[in-house]
Amino acid sequence: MSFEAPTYRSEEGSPNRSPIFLRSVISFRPKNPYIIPIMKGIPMDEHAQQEKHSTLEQILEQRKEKIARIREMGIDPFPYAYEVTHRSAEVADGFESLENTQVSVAGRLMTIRKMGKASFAHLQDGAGRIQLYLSRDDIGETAYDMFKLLDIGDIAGVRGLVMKTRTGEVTVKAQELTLLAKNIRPLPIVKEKDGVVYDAFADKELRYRKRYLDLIVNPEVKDVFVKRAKIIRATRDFFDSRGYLEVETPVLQPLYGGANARPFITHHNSLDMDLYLRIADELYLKRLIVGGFDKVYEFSRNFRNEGMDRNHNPEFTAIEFYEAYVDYYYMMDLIETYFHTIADAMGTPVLNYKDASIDLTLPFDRKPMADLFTEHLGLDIAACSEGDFAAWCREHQVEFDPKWNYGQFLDKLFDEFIEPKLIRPTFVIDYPKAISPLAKVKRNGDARFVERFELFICGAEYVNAFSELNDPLDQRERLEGQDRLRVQGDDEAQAFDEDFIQAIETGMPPTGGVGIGLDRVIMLFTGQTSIKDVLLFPAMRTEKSS
RNA sequence: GGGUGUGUAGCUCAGCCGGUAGAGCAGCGGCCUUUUAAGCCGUUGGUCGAAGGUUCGAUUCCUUCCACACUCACCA
Repeated sequence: MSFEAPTYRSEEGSPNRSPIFLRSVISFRPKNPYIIPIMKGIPMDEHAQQEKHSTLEQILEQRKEKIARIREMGIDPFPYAYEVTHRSAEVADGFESLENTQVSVAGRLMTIRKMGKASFAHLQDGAGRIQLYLSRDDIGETAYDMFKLLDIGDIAGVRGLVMKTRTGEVTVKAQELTLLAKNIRPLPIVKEKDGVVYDAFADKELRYRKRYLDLIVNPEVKDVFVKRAKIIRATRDFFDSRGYLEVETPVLQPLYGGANARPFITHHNSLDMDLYLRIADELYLKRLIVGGFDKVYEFSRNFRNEGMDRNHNPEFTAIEFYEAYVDYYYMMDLIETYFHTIADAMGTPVLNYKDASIDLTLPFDRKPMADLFTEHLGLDIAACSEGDFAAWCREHQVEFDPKWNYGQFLDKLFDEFIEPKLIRPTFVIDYPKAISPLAKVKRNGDARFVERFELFICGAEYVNAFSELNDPLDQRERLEGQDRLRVQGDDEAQAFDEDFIQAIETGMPPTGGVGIGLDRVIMLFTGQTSIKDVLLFPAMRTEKSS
């Protein structure tokens, strides 16, 4: 079953607690330093002259000038490699054993404090920051003269002795300074004292558009993506260790299916045919189950041409996995284990998310959808008709569309009144058949329901799973039904995929299938409330060149 | 799509009831060999998001547009 992006219902508009989000918004567009102005029809020299008036252009010119001056000193401002022996954190953490020994570190200059013939600076590398002490007497006059030309943002390497300053900060006392790459475009200058951040680079638009600056200047951003990588690694280990085969199926599909969503459409020139970017990989993974791979999974980048908000990005990552000979009960156990495993890998058995405390070590609740309706709305859905739902809506002054069928009523009411209340991890089981065209009918029960579960945490959906439908006659009928809806104008109904039906007709074993919204899981484990903050390059409108 | 808000120097922000703009940081020029939001002296830099309108005069008021954020809806 493919994952369908959920909707958060919880409170709060305040995005993040981190200090970098404190300041308000500023504009940058007309003079954005990271966009090279395009001035058609103006010769370069004239162009440069024109732009001399802007500070930014001045800075760019000054720094280009510095590059020239450094070259005149016989120094290559862009050398090819540098031998690094230690990362910043290793020097700081290993001071006891490293004191007075020689190390070489490399990174970006983030602070510079010049005091005449000696200076301090901070170098930032992938592991953190380390202070440098550079004196003319230690590194020589030429190197020191070059140092005076360096700017915040330059990449440099330093070889020197580990020491502590009199304020106790571990510092590399430079014996040798090597410029590794000259910066010409100024960085946002962020300062910090006693944990208070000054002049934070907090404009969300700029941060998303210029993620490289965000990463340089706001180190906590990096942590989120390190955690993201960890979760992906742990997920892959989880499936690999259980004998699942990682597969890759088409992103460009002649028909889109496996979920209800509008697709992106593209065109293949030599085939002269339209193709769709996948909205799910479900139908292909099932073909592989038919083909005899008993356990498969895929990290599937899906594309849905729909609204964007802090829970939806047009492209997002789902993990789908399918296992032959198991049902949705088995998959519920597996999902519970999955969350325990990730929590374990992240060292966070208890999560604090959106003002809720989520203990992932406890068993997850399992509640039939029907029970939740009884509990929250006092509705006995087994006995309800469309008319009964309509009456209930009228009575409770809830807007509804009289054309809704049984399943749609259940879906909408669930969404509105029940989902937001599912804070503790809860498997909601047994969904209406009408909204689950790929799931098997509930065994020994009401034929209007299917064996499907979704996992909710903090009022949001994380997982969607079925006992997969493998009766080809039933499957054909249901997809035909979807296709009729589509033809009638429901542009999110699933298209009819004859080859998929033929695959099912070939014989698919009983199969359990699951889709997990990976971005959601990452949000949960990193405490982020916007999907943009777990995507390195979230979708943004392109900037109009003025 | 609706609502609210924001957009002023490279960055972070002031700018009252209309009189064409300021600060800190960064930059530039000096001084300074254990500083750390280094400090001190001097200094460059702005089509006030865009276009219209009102006005003698608009960063300021009005309209439209653009971008973003938040939010509601739709969509899952």
